[in-house]
Amino acid sequence: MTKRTRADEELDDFGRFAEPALLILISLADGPKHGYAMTEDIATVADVRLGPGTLYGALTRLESRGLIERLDSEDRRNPYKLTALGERALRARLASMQAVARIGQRRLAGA
Amino acid sequence: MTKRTRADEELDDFGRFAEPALLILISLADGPKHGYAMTEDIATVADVRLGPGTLYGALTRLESRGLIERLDSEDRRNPYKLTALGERALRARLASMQAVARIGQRRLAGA
DNA sequence: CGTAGTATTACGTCATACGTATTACGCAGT
DNA sequence: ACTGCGTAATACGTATGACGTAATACTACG
Repeated sequence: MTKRTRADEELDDFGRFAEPALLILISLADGPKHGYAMTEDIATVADVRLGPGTLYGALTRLESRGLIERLDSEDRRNPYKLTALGERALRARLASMQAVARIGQRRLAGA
Repeated sequence: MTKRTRADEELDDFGRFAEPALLILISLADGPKHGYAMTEDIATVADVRLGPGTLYGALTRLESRGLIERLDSEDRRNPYKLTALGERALRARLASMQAVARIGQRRLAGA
């Protein structure tokens, strides 16, 4: 269960943003999903629970930017899928994230 | 020179945030620096130019959270250094960033 | 038939990113 | 000496977007 201490919480508290948009794109990289399913998926893989306000807000913005696309469905669920642009954007973003992370780690290790 | 096309710009444009706070911590991981020096350092390593509003705003917030510390100086420059907490926070953050990036890339590759 | 889980919409607020303008200092060149 | 440029920081303003909370509705289960 590894109880989280106060200090632990402060650690990832800087930069208040869990970057919902990124997490959503990653979730959709696995295949089309509707909102609620993304929440669950993201909670599983990234240990971050996006509230509805965060989730659906980000979905709307991503759609209007053409990074994701709404599929039509029979029931009340709204599935989305990654567009080609979204996939490229995600790829680029992940690459630059890794580059930055690597630089940071090298520096922490004491270059 | 590799001219950036419109599409290129759109690529990393989602998620308006370059995460200045993170970049600042990374910059300080290299050793104490004053604001302007960070701007230059960050521009070099991450290819992101933080405007003064972004930079000094983020610095103030990071200081009030105890992640960085202001050193005193003779001249008009304000040098900062990473605190122990800041270092741990950065380490944690970079690790989780890498984890997320790896998951995303695995998915994009088509698991 | 009420309660719990699924799924979304519709607010509101607040942090913070980011732009722009302004100030000020020191130094090189003319 | 003044001009201009690079350094360095402050002080605004705006607005995007993260995040919380509440409300809605449908389904299924006992």
